[in-house]
Amino acid sequence: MPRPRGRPRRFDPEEALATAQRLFHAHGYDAVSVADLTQALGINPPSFYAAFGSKAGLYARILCRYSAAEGVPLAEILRPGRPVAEALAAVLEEAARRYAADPAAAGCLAIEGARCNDPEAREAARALTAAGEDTIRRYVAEHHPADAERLADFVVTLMAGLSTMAREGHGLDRLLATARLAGQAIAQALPA
Amino acid sequence: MPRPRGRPRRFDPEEALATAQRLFHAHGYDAVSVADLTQALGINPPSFYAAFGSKAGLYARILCRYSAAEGVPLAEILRPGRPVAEALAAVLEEAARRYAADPAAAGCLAIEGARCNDPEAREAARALTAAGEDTIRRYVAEHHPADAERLADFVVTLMAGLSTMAREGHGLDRLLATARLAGQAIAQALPA
DNA sequence: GGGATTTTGTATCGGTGACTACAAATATGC
DNA sequence: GCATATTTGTAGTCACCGATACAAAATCCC
Repeated sequence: MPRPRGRPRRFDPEEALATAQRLFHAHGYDAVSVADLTQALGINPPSFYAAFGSKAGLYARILCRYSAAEGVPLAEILRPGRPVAEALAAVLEEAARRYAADPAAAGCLAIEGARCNDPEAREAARALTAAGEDTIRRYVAEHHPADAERLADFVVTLMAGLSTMAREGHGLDRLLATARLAGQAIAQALPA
Repeated sequence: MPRPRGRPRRFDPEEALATAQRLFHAHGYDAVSVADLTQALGINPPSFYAAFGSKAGLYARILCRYSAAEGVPLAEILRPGRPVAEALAAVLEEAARRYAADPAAAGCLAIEGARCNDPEAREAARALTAAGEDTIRRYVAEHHPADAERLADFVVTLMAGLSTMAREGHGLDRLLATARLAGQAIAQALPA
C-alpha cells in the first residue's frame, strides 16, 4: 500500500481512536469537549475534523471499536446449547468484571453514552445497547419464549445498574456479589 | 405575616420550584438551561438569581422537595419489625411504581442527577442517594449484619437500573416484573 | 522542476452557557 | 411627600461550545 498523495499525517488515527475512547469512557461524552480531544491528541481542530468528521461521528466509530474489543461479548457467552440460566448469569458476571476492570474507565461506554445530551451520539449508543438487548431476548426465547421479555429486562436492568455502580466507584467484589445474587434469581425463575 | 418592604414579587417561588422540578426531572439537570427555566417561569434572569441564587442552588432545594414528596419513602417502608426480605422487596416495587408513574418525568430525580456534569449539583444528588443507601444498609444490618452490604448493594443497583429503564421508556409492567424477580432473589438469599 | 493533492497551523466563526450591572418601577415606614 | 427597601426589565458580561476559512507546508506523480 503506497503512501497516499498529499502531505503526510502527523498522528496515527488508530492511536487517536484509542486515546479518544479513553477520554469518553473516563468522563462521558458530554464532558469531553473537542478542545479536550485535540489537546490530548496533540493536533489542531482542522486535523480533527478532517479525520473524524465530527465529535459525534468519532464517537460512533469508537462505539464500534468498543463493542468489538471491550464490551461484554454476548455472542460468545450466549452460545446455543448452554443452559439459559447459566449463560445469563455468566453475562452478568462478565459485565461486573468488565465494568470494574479499569477504574479510570468504569461502567459500560454504550450504556452511559445512551443518556448523553447530543442526539446523534445518544442514538448511536442506544442502537448498540438495543442490539445487545435483542440478542439476549432472542437467546432466551429459543428455549423459554414466555419468559424472554421478563428475563431479558431483568438482565439489562442489572447491567445498567452495574454500570452505574461501577461509575460510583464500586469495586469488582461488590459488583460481582450483586451479579451472583441476580444469577441465583435467574436460576430460581427458570425451572431447569 | 405582613407583606415585606419593597416591590412585590410577580411570581410564586413555590410554584416556580414545582415547575423547575418538572423540567429537571423531564430533561435532566444538564439539559435544562437557565434560559429554559426563566422562560418556563415567565421571569427574567435577575429575578431567577435573586430568588434562587444559582442553578445548582435551585436544584439542591428541589432535591429536598423531591425526597420529601415523590422519592421512595424509605423511612415508611423500612419500618422496624417488618420482615427484612419483605421490606426490601417493597422498596423495589415502590421504586418501580414511582419511576414509571409519570412518563414525562421518568426515573429517579436524584439517581439521574448524580451523574450530571455540574460538580455542585452532582454532589447534592449524590448526598441524597448516599443517604438512602445508608438507610437501607443500616436497616438490613439490624437483623442480618453479615449480609447488609451485599443486600444493600443489590437493592441500590436495581434501583439505579430501574431508573435507567424507566428513562428508556419502559412502562410500569416491565419495571414491576423486574422488581418482583429481584424481590424473590432477596427472599431466597435471606433465610427467614 | 512543476502541478496536483492532502494536511497543517492560525485565527477565527456564530451560538449558547451561566450569570450580572444598572436603573426604572413598586411597594412600605414615617 | 419622602426616604428606604426590594424586585423588575433591559441589556449586557465573559467563557466555552462545536465547527471552519484560509493559506502555508509537505508530499506524490510526471
